[in-house]
Order: sequence, then C-alpha cells, then structure tokens
Amino acid sequence: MTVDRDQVLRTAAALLSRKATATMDEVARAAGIGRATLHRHFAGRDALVRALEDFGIQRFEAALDAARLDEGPAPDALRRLLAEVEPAAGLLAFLVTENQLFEGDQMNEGWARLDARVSALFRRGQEQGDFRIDLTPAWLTEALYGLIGTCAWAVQVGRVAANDFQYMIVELLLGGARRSVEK
Amino acid sequence: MTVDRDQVLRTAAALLSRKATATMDEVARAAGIGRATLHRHFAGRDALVRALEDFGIQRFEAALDAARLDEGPAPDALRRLLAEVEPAAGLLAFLVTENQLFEGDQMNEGWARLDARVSALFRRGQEQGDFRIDLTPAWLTEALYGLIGTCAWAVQVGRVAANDFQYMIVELLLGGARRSVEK
DNA sequence: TTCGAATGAGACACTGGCGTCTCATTCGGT
DNA sequence: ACCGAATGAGACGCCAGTGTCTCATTCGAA
Repeated sequence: MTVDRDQVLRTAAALLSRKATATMDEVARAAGIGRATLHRHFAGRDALVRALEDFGIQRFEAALDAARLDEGPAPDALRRLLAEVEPAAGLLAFLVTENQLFEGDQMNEGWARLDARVSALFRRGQEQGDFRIDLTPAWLTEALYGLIGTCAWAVQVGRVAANDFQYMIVELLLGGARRSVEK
Repeated sequence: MTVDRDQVLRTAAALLSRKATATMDEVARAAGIGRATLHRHFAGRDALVRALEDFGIQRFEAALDAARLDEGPAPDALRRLLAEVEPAAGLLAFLVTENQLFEGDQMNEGWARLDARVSALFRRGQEQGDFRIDLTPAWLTEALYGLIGTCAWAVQVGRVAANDFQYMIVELLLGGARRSVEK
C-alpha cells in the first residue's frame, strides 16, 4: 500500500526527461498512484523536481564511488562507471536536461562536483596516453551524458536492446564507428 | 522592420530545445520581437511548433541532399553531412527532442523518411566494411542526433568552441576516444 | 476480525500563461 | 515629406493546471 518513493521518482524522471511539460496528473498516473497521493509525498511540482535532483545526484555519486574512477586504466574505469550508472540512467538523463535550464554559469553545486569527477577521468586518460588529446575532457564528458540519455531513450522505445545499453555506449565512446583495418 | 521569419524560428528552436516550458513571451523576447508580433506570424504555440517542425525537416532534408550520402565512402559522406547540417544544428536538436513526445510507434512522417536516409548511410558503411557491424544502424543514427544536440548545447554555453563543432562530433563518432596505438 | 493509516476520487478556488484585441508609434518605400 | 504597413505595449477574458480540501475505500499489522 505504502508508496515506493524511489520507484515514483524513477518513473517521474523517465517521463519528465522526455516530456518536461507533463502534468502532475500524468506523473502520478505514470507512477500508478493518484494525484492526491503524489502531492502528499511531494509538496508540489518544484518539490518533486528538487527531490528528483537530489535523488539523481545521490545515485550518480554512488555510481561514481562504486566505479573507483581513480584505479586502473581510464578505459576500464569508464566501463565500470557505465555498469554502475546503468540502473540510474533515467535519473541521469533527467539531471542533464534539467541542468540545461540554469542560466549562464550558474549550476547545481552537487552536479558540478560530480561533473568534475567525470571530467577528471577523461583528463587522466589523456595524460596516461589512453585517450586522444584532440577531444577535450569537457566535450567527452558532455558526449557521455548525451549518449547515456540517448541510449536510455532508445531502449525505452525499443530501438536498442536493453541488454546492449553498456556495450553500445562504451564501444561507441571508446572505439567509434569506424572499423579498424586490422583485428 | 519586417520580421525575419527564419531567424525567429532559429531562435525559438534554440530556446525551446533546452527549455520546453518557455513562455510565448520568452520566445518573443529571445527573438527580439513583441509577443503580439509573434502571434501575428504564428497563430499560437501549436502553430509555432508545427512551423518549427516543418522548417527543421526542410533544412535537414536540404542538408541530406547536399551531402550526397550515396556517393563515395560512407565516412566521407558522414563528414559532408555534418558540414551541411551544422547551420541547422539548433533546429535538428529541437526536432529530436520534439520527436520524443510521440507516443508508441507514432512518428512524424517527414522525420521518419529522413531518419531512414541517415540509417541507410550507416548500413551502407557497414556493408562496405567501413563501419563496425556490432553497433546497429539504429543506434548509430540516434547517437548522431544525440551528439549533435549535445554539441550544439555545449557550444551555446561555451563549453566547446563553435569552430570545433564538426570535428568533435565526427572524430568521436568515427574514431572514438581511445588513442590508437599507432599513428 | 478489528482498527488506524494510507490511498483514490473528486470538488473547489486560484493563478500563470494563452489568444485576441486596441491604439499609438515607427519603419520603409515612393 | 508622405502614407500605408508593420510593430510594440498593454488590456482583457479565458482556461488548463495547480494546490488544497473532504470523504469513502482499501490496505495491512496486531
């Protein structure tokens, strides 16, 4: 009977990340609860968005910790990161689209901290000779977010198999589409 | 004095693709015109969105034609496509986010046609041995859209240099982030 | 079974944004 | 300089969506 808060947040993230104009009623129905119940758990739309941000940042941070980005070769760390991030892909997609709303250099503090950690991974990869230096860490970071969001949506609409989530992103991000002459 | 319709549409696309909840007044101000004038050119919000879709599809189709996707090696065709698409990146980003609103398998007809052309390019590249076959054409197509949208936004906020737009996308999409052992 | 807590459905007033209108002003061709 | 067309600013009613409330129903632990 009691509402599963986490499940509601995940459903809301999945819906709001593709349809930002979704009604509170639509969010509630998508989560399988009534609008009144949704309001009992989240004071209003703003509160829901804030809870979504907090939850997403918390889950993303946990994924970053679990992936141990500082250990081993950067490409391997990136693979671990994607494995850890997959369950929170919907939340991450919401965070990315939500962060685009901030004006100018203003930015969610928590997000900025996590962003720096991902960027540092790509920088480390460059310094250790594993990643190309002509693609900036900032771009690789943004590209990672973009690909995660894109793939999460592609899986939702059945355009990509759910089991291929990690593989498609990692392989494209690391190796690109071009076929190697050898191997 | 007369309003530049194309410029208004481009500005609106750039704004609405990151902030779907933007007010008609915000759209008008962003375009440097009054709300009344905006309503004189586009009957309402729905009409504006429809005009945006038509304009975006038209520009994207023109880019596809100009890129001659059927000629030469697929990787080169992809480079030409990105060069042609760059001026319409904002419109394309709007189209992609807008198309995510359609429920189920329903889809904008015009968009579906263009989508098929891009997908065919990746398939041709696979058949001719230029692209990897373990990344599906559908995923490569979605990834291309995602990277274009991501990069367009990254340029807007100053995270990527405007001049690097084509290079960053093409290089990441074709070659990936990993540094080749040789070369 | 019993009882308190949680939920769903609906009603209600309120508000932000939309669509339409008017009017004064400005632009640009002649 | 002139005049028609286009624009900007503002006012107005309207409505979908919000936030709050009530009440009947259902869940789940004791």
